Amino acid sequence: MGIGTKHLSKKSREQQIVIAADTVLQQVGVNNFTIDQVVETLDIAKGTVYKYYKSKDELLSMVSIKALRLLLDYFKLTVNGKEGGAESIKAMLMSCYQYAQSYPEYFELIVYMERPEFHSQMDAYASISAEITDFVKTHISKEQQLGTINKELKPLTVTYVLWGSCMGMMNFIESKRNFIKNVDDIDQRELIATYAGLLASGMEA
Amino acid sequence: MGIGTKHLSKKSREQQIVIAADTVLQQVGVNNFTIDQVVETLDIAKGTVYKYYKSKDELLSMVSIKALRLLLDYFKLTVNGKEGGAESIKAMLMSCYQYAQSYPEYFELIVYMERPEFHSQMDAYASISAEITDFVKTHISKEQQLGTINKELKPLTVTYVLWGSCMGMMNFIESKRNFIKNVDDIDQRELIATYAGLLASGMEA
Amino acid sequence: MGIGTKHLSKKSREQQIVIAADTVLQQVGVNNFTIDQVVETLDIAKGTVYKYYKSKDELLSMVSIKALRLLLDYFKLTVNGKEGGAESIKAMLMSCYQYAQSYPEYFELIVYMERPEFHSQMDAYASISAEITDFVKTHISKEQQLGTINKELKPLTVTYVLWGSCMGMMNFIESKRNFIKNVDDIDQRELIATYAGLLASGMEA
Amino acid sequence: MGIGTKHLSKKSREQQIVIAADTVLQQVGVNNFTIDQVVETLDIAKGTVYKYYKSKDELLSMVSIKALRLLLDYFKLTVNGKEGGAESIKAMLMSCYQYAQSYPEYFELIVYMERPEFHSQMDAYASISAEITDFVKTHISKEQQLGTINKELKPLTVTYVLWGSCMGMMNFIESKRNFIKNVDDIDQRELIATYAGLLASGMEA
DNA sequence: TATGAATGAGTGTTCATTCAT
DNA sequence: AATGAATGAACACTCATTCAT
Repeated sequence: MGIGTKHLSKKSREQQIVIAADTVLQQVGVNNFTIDQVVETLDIAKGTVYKYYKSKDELLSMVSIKALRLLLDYFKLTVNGKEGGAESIKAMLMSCYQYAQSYPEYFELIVYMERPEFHSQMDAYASISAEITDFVKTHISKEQQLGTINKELKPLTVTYVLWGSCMGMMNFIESKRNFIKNVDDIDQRELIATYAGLLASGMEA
Repeated sequence: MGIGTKHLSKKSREQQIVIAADTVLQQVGVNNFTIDQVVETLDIAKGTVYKYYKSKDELLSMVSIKALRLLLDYFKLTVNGKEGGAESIKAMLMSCYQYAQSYPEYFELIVYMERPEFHSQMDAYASISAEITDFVKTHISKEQQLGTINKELKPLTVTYVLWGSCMGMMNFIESKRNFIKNVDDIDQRELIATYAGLLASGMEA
Repeated sequence: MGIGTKHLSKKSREQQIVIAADTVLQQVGVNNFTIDQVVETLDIAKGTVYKYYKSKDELLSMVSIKALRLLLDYFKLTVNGKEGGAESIKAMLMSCYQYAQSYPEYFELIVYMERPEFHSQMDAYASISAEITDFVKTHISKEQQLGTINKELKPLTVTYVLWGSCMGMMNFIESKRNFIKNVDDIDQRELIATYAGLLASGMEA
Repeated sequence: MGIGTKHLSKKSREQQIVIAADTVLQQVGVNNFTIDQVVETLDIAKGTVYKYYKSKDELLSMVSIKALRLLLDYFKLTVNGKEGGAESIKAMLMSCYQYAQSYPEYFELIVYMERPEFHSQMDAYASISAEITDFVKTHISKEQQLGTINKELKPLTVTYVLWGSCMGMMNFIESKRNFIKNVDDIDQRELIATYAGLLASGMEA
């Protein structure tokens, strides 16, 4: 038993567990993530984890908040202070690619959280997810008012389109590493750039 | 042991097993699919299945061939005899949505087969997968020659963009059934139509 | 579920499992040993066994520690307080025979543990194994200093010779029970005595 | 189905199967040997193998005849035309080591055949085994008459001692590759030479 | 609040042997 | 004599979750 780790404040304990879960995630990925590893990392009892988080998935959803927050930062950095227009849409999609490359485990986690089989409520995840949605939606609205994006498009709809298709593209790139041999003819970056370009130009006013 | 099912011809048995696997798939989905269920469905010995298919995943890959072939049919039906242009691209994407709605378990299976973790060769899957890729690629080339699609786009690249992003959109729609409550504000059909429209118009010459 | 067996202390449980494994071993032998039998014997959950021992082989290695420790005791009893010389070497080899007769399952287990296919670390086994090696080596050195054993022989080398050849002899005796019918012409005891005598006299100073 | 392989004479078929079994053995070793592989190698039906050999082990015992015959050749080559005496005993043991190094799969097979668990009769194996026994026994008798080997030793007993202990030594060398780290301090050849030397000198008149 | 031992259903895979044709 | 499809028992190992202390 670790020294000095007993009886932390509720909040400290929560954070401690999430940080440990994050550590484990980075080491083994979502698909090999186990509560046992978290417990071993912290040297606390398994029951303690379940005191704070109802299930493994709820704990993972807490980690995914960090992941999504980081992604939101990527989006903000991409959009702020830059010229807007459809070009900014393309830039956001590219930054999503960059994110997936830099934090593959986080990306994998997000994919995991987005799976239909995910029955639980996962309010926390939903909340930050909504924040991202809002950010993108707002950005689109703004651009529409500036006249750079087609005003007939519903911002929320477009946001979902961007999110869904982008996740799919990232996933495709990952999986094709093993499957299609001649995928190398096409540079990953070129692929994602083409994707982003098509979507962006399709949105132009 | 069922009567009259012994000593089928090799081909019959192969088909029988794949059909049973398909049946099981429709009932429980990929993620709960087990060889035991297939065996129980047919009332044959487990070893028999492994005589014909080396592993669970190889068997699933045989089922996925049916799934992909069906999807290819959807694409062909959509494209043939219709006016072409970017409009035909949109139609293909919409037909993909239709497919995912009609055969959710098949769609789920395809997603499963596309996972990076899928190490095995799965030649059969790769083959039909390539067939679909070819079909789409050829269609795009044709349209480019007709002047309806931007000639600067590489057909293969675009094909991958369509496939990856489309899979992502289907996935998104599926997952949002459980997650975001207010996704209902947006009609699924509207969402996919917007996605397809954006991409298609982005590809116009 | 057995009553009163829940929540033993960690050490108790460990011992309990090893004892049960030992029991199973005595009943069916190494080659038919299964975790399921251990679990059934104790009426505990399978997972419990795997909480304490990473694998079937690790559990077996714990049992083999008992087996080897017992063998070491045989050696010690044989050597201590007796006249030394090459005669003591012969006595050790004979005691090894006695051991194999008295604990055939243990002997079989040791053979199992010595197999090249045994990849895992099995530190525990290696440790007690080394202890035996040391004991014999030390005994040989001592006798060499007393001038009863040929000083040109390397103690460690001789130890390995004794171990390897002795294991072979035990094995031979076991196997010939089934194979060569007329082995009975030769008394087992005579056989092992001859073996031990030859080796011992070969080692004399 | 291979062409021209149907309806061979009984003897030809028997030989053909044993040769195929030998081939498989060399490729995968006893522990991974399966009837399926033999059948695949020959492209004949499984049932055919069982027509000629009652069990997998009986087939293996036929292969082991080749293995033992080869070993007997090694012994004969070692003994014939050389100076005799205890020295020839040492030479035989060394040639056994050489054999195990040159034909590890054969050696492994012999070990397999010698296991106590081997219930079947395996007459064929017993027969060639007896031939080797006889050869060694005769050699020992001869040397005893020449006065180089202690006449009080029973030739058959000594033969068994040589066989059993030698098998054990070979086995030991194999297994220690993985287990005892410092076994490298001792050269394999030195180990076996020491063993052979001890036994041989113990037998001297 | 924290513990942590215990649970136990779940599953993919192997292969020697049989027997109806 | 040859076939070869079918058998089916066997087994190691996982891990999210619970609950008595």
